[in-house]
Amino acid sequence: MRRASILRAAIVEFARSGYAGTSTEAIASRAGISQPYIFRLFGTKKDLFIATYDAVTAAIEDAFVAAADGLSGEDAMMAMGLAYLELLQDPDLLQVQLHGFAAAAADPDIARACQETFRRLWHLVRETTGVEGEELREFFAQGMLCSVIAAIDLRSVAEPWAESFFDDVAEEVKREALQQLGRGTTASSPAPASSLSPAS
Amino acid sequence: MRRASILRAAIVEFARSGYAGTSTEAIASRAGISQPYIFRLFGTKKDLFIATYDAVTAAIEDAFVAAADGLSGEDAMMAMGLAYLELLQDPDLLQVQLHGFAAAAADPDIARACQETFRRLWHLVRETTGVEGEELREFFAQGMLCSVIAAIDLRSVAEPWAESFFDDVAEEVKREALQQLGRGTTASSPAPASSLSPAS
DNA sequence: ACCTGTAGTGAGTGAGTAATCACAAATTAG
DNA sequence: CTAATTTGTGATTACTCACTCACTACAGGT
Repeated sequence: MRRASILRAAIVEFARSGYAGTSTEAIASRAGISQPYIFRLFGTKKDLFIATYDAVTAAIEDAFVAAADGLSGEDAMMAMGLAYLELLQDPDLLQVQLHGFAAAAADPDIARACQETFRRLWHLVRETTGVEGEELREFFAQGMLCSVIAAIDLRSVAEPWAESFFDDVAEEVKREALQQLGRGTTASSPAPASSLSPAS
Repeated sequence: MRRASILRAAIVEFARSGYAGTSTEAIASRAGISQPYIFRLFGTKKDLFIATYDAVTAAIEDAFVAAADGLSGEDAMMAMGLAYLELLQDPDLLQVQLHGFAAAAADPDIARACQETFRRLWHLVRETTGVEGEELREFFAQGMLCSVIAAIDLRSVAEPWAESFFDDVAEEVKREALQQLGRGTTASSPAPASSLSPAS
């Protein structure tokens, strides 16, 4: 389906340059189609962005659902934490999300889409883990911090404070998760994740 | 000084529309000067953005330093938490910061500026509070979450989950802070903060 | 009066960009 | 085979934007 391949290209381009900074031409040429066809299928650049953003949200949701499959309570929480770290292996999804948050300040339609993201993920995590209040919020807070750390490529900063920063995040989540789970998860995630960011 | 008034205007405009989405014309007309003069003083739109971003970082640092004046340990931590909430009363500063994080993905120069932000704030908080590791990271994580919540205007969502979401953040930080401090802070912050975002 | 430097701008330039439209090619239906 | 629908594009439009340049206004020094 052309629509899907455009969305794949849009994720990559929007992840890099954001809503305003990405041209429809860049997306079209990455998708291997002509630029007008984007408007045929999506109507408007903003509609395309929101569609892309929604696809990203759905993918994140899927990753969480898959990771927590068959688990509940603290086990599910840890599995979802691991899933978040795995998402950061290919940061495009979370990068698009971050760009959405930023762009929300200028556009109420985008803001609505972002609010919907939070609503869905909030309920998903809450209902699968049974966790509430402060601990639930902390899960999302750590997630936001991880996304920002990946966005500004803190990994490339070879200073002790920075290294301890993201090493802590990754190692601690993983250590806690593994000791909590104490067994193979029933989810399909093989969890070979060893760091926050893919290459370099 | 013209430079300062341009920076003030740039904070407002960049906060709303981000780096790519803001025109130098918009900044110039808000500052009440001609658009070419921006280039006279700052050379490049990117240089202006980075200068704006640095000014924002300095302002945030100042707010933290002022809030923690004369305090240390957990007291200082709580005072800085309060300072963060107060910054959110006028979200422009943190909005620019968020746009910087997002734009960092596409531009290494902006990424460097963002890394520098983290380095400075990290050391500042660490050295004033003496706090380290997980707790220190959690402070920043909560901050990122608050910035995002403000950016997507979660406050306008009149549903219980959303209300409990940011009410928790604000109320809990304040409650803990006030009970921790147990006295007037020596800082200049009058702390009348009662919510996350200024007007609806 | 006459330089010299500083603060500031009007008018443009060239490149890029979202969106449109008329049209072509391919696929499907009758 | 033909008509109709779907799938797709080249060419264009109207516009925005970062950045440049030649210029004015005005200050202080000599």
